[in-house]
Amino acid sequence: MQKEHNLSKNQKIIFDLIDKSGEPMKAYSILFNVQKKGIKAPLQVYRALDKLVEIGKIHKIESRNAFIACQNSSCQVSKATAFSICESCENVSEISNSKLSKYLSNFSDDSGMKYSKYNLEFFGLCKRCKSK
Amino acid sequence: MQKEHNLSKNQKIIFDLIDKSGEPMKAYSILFNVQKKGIKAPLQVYRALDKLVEIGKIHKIESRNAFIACQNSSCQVSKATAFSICESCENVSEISNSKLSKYLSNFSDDSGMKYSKYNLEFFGLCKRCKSK
DNA sequence: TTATAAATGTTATATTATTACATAACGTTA
DNA sequence: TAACGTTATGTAATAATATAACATTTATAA
Repeated sequence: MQKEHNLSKNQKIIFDLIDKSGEPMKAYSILFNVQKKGIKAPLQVYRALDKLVEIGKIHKIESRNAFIACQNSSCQVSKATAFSICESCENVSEISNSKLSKYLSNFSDDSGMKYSKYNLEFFGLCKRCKSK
Repeated sequence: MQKEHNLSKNQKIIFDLIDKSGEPMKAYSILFNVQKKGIKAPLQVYRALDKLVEIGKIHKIESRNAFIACQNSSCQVSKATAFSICESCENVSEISNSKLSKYLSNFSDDSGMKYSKYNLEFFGLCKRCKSK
């Protein structure tokens, strides 16, 4: 069961922008795009991004300092994320593979550490770029 | 077989510092620490870091913007990296688990994408922090 | 030795992210 | 509804991370 989060005004503006773009967006590009809606300062953007990440509506692509809308409807929380990133065209997509997520969520080693979260980024060339 | 890389002067200074510290170091902290050795500008640090990452002597912890020496002697290149990160004390260690690396190196999905590299970061509480 | 690539030095600047402080809106419950 | 705590907002300043551009030097190898 998925908790319904009522997004605040700024959160909604910023989520809609990222969601519509369909690709990773950088914070200052988001800022530029929402200035006409009254969001003027970086902090307003970062606060909304923090909250959206926290509730799992978006994810941060760490290697790119960019944010993408969650493409996985059943993903409440950003606890287990995996992405494929094309190093040529920079296309990013979320991997939802239940075997992979099961494998990683259950992973443990001899360090005695309990893993509660992971983020995985795969790199390579996408179909289109490979065939060039 | 491991290729021997002859590090340049700056690369050696910076690698030695990171290696001795045994923990992730941030670029500007590195800069501060090597100023007495004549390295004065951020770019000098970033160039050495780039090279060291490229040849696999260090890895970047993407979620922390920090760099750690490779703890795995057989790791020539940063193609397949996995780390465990304690969210309380920020201790980071490299996971070298052949099952895991085999699983991820061979991972493929239906996207038609050929993955040549990955980076995985696990988060949780380390033994010490858990018992507090 | 010569030419080519790799590394260095230096200045300036771009990009990403947070601190600090003040105010407003929202949700609960007395 | 009044009072309270929590969450969100607004604004300015600044900190932290990273790169561009250009000149020069050092190492490598043909």
